[in-house]
Amino acid sequence: MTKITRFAPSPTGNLHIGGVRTALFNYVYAKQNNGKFLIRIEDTDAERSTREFEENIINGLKVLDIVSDETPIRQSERFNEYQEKTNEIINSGKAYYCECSKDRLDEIRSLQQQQGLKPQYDGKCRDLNLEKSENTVLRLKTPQEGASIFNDLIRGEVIFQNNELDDLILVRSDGSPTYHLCCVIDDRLQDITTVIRGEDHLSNTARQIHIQEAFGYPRLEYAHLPLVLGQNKKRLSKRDSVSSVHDYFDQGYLPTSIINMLARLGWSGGDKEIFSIDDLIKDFRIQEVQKGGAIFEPAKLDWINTNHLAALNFDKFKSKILPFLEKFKIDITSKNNSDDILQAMRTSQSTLFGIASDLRPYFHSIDSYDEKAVKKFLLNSKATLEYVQRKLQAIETWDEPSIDGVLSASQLALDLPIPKLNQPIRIAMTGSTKSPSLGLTLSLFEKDEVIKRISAALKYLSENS
RNA sequence: GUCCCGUUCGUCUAGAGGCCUAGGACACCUGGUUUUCAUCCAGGCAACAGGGGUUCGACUCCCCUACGGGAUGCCA
Repeated sequence: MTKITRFAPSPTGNLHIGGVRTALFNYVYAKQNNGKFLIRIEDTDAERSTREFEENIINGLKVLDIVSDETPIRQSERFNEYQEKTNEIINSGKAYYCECSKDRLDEIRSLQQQQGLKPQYDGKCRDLNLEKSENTVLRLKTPQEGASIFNDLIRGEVIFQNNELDDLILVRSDGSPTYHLCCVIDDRLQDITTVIRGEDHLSNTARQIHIQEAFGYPRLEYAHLPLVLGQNKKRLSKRDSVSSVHDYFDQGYLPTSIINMLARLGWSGGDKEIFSIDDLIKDFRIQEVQKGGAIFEPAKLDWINTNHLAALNFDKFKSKILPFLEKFKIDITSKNNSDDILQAMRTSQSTLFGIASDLRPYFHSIDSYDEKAVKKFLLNSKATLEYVQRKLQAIETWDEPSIDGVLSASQLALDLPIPKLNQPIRIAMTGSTKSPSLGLTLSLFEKDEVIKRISAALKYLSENS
């Protein structure tokens, strides 16, 4: 059967990791069933919704290749539809106007809580047949007996006693429709078959079923995803340091890595750890997702990103790292062996940002040396640097084998442990003790540049010892 | 408080009554490769929340407790 799913964010914050996962599972489920994936902007909260957030969300998903099969609709632009449906439900007698003030509502709630009861509207206006006025809200006449039962693809049968749910508000006193109303109407109007959303909506499902029944709409298929938790075991929220997926993009995580990580969070298809969205469409089963919340661990993302980065062919890698090089003002056209440098350095770190950062010494002059490295290796290495500089200077064919030859000959001649010889040179060239093998590292520079940097290190030594 | 949902190594998970001496992955630790770093390879540490049942047998089924999360809005 063809499935139609939707991702229905409210644009009251940036697209965060949890939202991406919901969107992803909706997308994958639709694609597995020859269906459609839709994005619907639930911006009925005029106070908090912004176009900036809306763009952040849609663009973020686009980068991840999660694209709506139809132009996303905005609930704030569909008030006519809701109005029409609202009239329908009023005429059917399944909703009523309520004039209770917020103060009274607050009062009964705290009273109920004191008595150990579930706080809920007491139905004072339910049978008063009030007319609409400035201060009235429209409430649904929720069945007071019986239970609402639905089958959740992940959890199985879920039961809510109807007396646990109060008469929820469908239309606010300012005339605007609420989330629950719009959601049910749009799901119907868009022929949604399957609702995949966060666990925080579990009790909303019972409420929405009541609205569906008031309208005579058919039941939908539901799957409530466990929440993505932060290190504190609480759900990831906007308060967490890294909340927007865009932050992950900026740090140089590949979109494919983020998808991989999120899918693996709460689901596993055997022992396979590294996979693409196409693999997911092939292997993912919504029924297999874990029921408990999952803590998101950044270290695993690093490892996944390392793998996805390694799987890129060179041209692809190059195009991916380009924007990050720009951040460090690295111009790869400034050198004719840029590709060799990139190739040598592409595994240096687990993110594109990190790699780009490590690339700096190969394109810019060094402005400082790593302090620890200086103390451990550079100090007292004057004679070594001078000797090797002289030997390197004498090389006629500047390539890796010749350089390696000079380095090992020097090591023999000076009778030094290898690090004592190599590290000072490495520091002179890159500012730190980390780089590819020294012969390769040196061959990535022009001979003159190597001589110059060793001179600079010697100058530094004479000034600092 | 009340209702709902959940609970296997630090983390993500495998496990659908005997295949479990509980498997894999990340992280961590130890070696090896690499002249450093990263990569790679080998090995190691480490979990069924607790208590009752049911059963010849329970990580797997049932109940209770504990703990965690969610909901309880004229937010979505």
